[in-house]
Amino acid sequence: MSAVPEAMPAIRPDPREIAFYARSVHAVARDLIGCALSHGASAGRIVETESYHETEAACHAFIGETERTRPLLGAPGVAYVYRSYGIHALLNAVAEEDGVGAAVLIRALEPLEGVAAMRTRRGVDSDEDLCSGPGKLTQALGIGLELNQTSLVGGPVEIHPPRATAPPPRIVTGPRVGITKAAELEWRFCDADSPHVSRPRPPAMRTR
DNA sequence: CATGGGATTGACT
DNA sequence: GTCAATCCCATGC
Repeated sequence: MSAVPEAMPAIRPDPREIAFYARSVHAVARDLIGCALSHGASAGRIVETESYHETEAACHAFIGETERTRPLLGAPGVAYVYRSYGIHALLNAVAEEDGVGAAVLIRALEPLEGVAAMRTRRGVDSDEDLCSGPGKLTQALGIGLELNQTSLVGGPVEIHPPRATAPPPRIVTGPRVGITKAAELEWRFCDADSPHVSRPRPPAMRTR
């Protein structure tokens, strides 16, 4: 047995490395809370995510490999962007090893940088309406379908670790939003203290 | 080839 | 609370 140093700093996996994404999709979803997402000059702190896995019916990859789901089944650390309800672009981070269909849906951000540009692209003023939903945040950051399959490591959309001095977020979990299949799974992760999460707000969610 | 259904949002009753 | 917008994709005839 080796001695465990006292006051060893908590090691957080680094989202600037592919290895961050090549893990359990649920661990990735949880660890993304508090990280920063950037595109161009705009950036926001991730405050809400959901995990999806090919073994459950709410995941697009549940049906197997098609043209649409190919990115999901591919290498980790890649963006999966798809059109939802014919209107919105939704951003996911592909997770788990190559060949396993799994991804984390980014659902809400706290605006950090380039906020004026976000207001312009969204056409709203309130900071809490800028990125408090998966379709809102892609519009705010100017993320469209053309970024599907781009790398999240060194690509146009990047994810940065939390500041070392930032306290770890208090995370609550609950059922995923807006799905009809596998609705019993509590694979939604929120920063319990953020006013920037999407609706429904998570008072009924469990603290972990 | 026709059809139905969304990992949503914003406007409206 | 209800509901339409809007289009890609998967499925079925």
